[in-house]
Amino acid sequence: MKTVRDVATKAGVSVGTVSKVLSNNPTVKPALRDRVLTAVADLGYKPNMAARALRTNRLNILGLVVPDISNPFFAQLAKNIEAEAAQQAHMVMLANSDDDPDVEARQIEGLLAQMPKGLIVVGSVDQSKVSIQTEVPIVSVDRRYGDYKLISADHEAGSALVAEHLFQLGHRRIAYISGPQSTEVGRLRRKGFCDRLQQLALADATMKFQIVEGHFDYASGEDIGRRLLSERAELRPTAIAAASDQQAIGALRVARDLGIDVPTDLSIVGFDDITLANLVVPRLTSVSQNTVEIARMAVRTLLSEKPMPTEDQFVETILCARGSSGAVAIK
Amino acid sequence: MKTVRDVATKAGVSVGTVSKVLSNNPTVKPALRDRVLTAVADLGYKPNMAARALRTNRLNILGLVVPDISNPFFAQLAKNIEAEAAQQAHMVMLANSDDDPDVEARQIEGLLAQMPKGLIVVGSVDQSKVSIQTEVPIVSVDRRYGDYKLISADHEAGSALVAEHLFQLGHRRIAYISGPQSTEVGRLRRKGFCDRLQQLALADATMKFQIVEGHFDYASGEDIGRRLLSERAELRPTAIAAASDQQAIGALRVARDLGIDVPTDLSIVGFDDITLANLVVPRLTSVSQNTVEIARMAVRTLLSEKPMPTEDQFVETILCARGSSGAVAIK
DNA sequence: CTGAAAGCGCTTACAG
DNA sequence: CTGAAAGCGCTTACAG
Repeated sequence: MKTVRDVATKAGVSVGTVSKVLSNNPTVKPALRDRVLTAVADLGYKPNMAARALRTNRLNILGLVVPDISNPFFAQLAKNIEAEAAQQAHMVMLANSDDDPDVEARQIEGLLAQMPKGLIVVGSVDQSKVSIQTEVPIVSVDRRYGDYKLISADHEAGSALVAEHLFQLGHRRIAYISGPQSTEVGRLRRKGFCDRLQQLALADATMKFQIVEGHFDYASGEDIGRRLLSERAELRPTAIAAASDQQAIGALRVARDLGIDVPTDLSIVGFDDITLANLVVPRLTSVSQNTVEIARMAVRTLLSEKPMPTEDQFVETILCARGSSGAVAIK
Repeated sequence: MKTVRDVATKAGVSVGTVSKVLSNNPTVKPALRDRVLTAVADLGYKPNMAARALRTNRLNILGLVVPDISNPFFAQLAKNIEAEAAQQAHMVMLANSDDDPDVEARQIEGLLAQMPKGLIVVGSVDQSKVSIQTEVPIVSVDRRYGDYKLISADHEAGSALVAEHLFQLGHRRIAYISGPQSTEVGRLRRKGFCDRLQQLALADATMKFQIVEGHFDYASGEDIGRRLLSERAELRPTAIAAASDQQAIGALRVARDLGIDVPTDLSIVGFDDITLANLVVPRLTSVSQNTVEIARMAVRTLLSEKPMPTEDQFVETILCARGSSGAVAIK
């Protein structure tokens, strides 16, 4: 392995000068600079990151902790974070917390020991407790970790988009399948939907609206969907909005089982825009989180010279209208 | 940050002794050892990885390069690799090659600069060229990278299991939708299926077998499935085996469109056991890769003291028989 | 504008 | 069995 010494010898300068050239220190004369750069290229010199880290107390590394990388949403996030970090010449260390706060704490310690420039944490549980103490900058993404500032999709505004979408399609009997109200995401999505719908429907006496709380999974969507759709056609909802795509897809199946045509007799809308949303028949209308933008914000926040933000940051969502939602049937 | 010096002072020993205790060097007397350990605990001392790396030329890090972490299979693999590495007190640096050999080369350089103990590479393209030179041990996983030894599922044996499964269910008119024969995986899966079927059917004059080459995606499965199933019931295949779950699911859809009942009138089998395989109706019979074992092998191979293996290693696959395959209808 | 030197925190022969 | 010392490759005041 080549070192700064080798480069210095070859270029006929001191190691200090080589170091200055490498760090783009402008006090080096162009002539010398070129000589050094040539030597670097000739020798195929690669700086030793460990030595650099030992001096500077920081490696060109970002740590990322997610509950489970095999969850497609977190995988998508990880991919975009890695891409953004790579653009800024940083590598990403990945750790899974397995949804366990203890594992999470250990993983964070392990990451911190590598002296990263910053840490991105998707909280393992709602607002996990934090025991670590560090000056390494940390941001929470998607789910808050401790008291660290959060960067996430604007769940509330996204759900409001769904409410508008359904209202504008003429639906007046609407059901909302919420997520667990013990989770921040579950609460925010529900609030966004309800608030907006209430605003819109204030003057409309024909409006019928019901909420059923569930889990975020397929089974929950099937259960609740079956209950909602077992009523007579004149009474049951003409539209179901769900807090997750899984729930929505569960409801979609039940509708098919019951012979209720989507979207003619029933509109269904999900949230998250998972890959599957685009593969079911009919394709599912859903709200897409802009993971590219979330990732970019997180990386830039950590790598910028500016002080850490003092407020949470929310990224706009996009409503992807597809085949599963349509205008209410005219009677 | 505490250093070995602090620990040494507190324990009343030299830094060398502290270092020896930390590296479990058995030449330290138990009494001293305990004093050092106590001091470590009291001070909350954490070794500086960069300093250690500078001396030993190796960090407790494993590098992982995948084409695309948002591909569920690679995400699963990454998760298991991270878990196994964590067990051995190593962190994982993740990089995406984006299926581009140039990006791949750059990512590998970046990873190597961090002085990892080893590199796990899922090749970006079939047998990508290698320009890098390093003594860091490298293994290919799933798709070969350069000439490095491969650890992967036994695609051939897995496909043979499918052939047996269908034959034993009594199928004698069988179609195989292959993957691109330009890819190693495509070739191996096809070979495994054909060879085994030929063995089984040698004595059976009623056997009718056809192969159609396609891509690994849904569209390909739909296209080819439609062609295969457009014949009269007495002539068309009673079973379709596909080289991927996507193809199989595409065929499943076509069968539903054509009013052909699965599995009564047609059996369909996929490969890979993706999450979706368990979500379609009926659930898809498929071959599951043991990513836990693949991950374990890869990590252990890199971290073991033993010299790198000189042969490729294949991990057994499992046939998951589900609703989409059944005994051939008795006429 | 350039160079010589100190030192980051650790490990490892080596001497005792 | 333990300690003193050298040195890994780099960066950064400091002197010139």
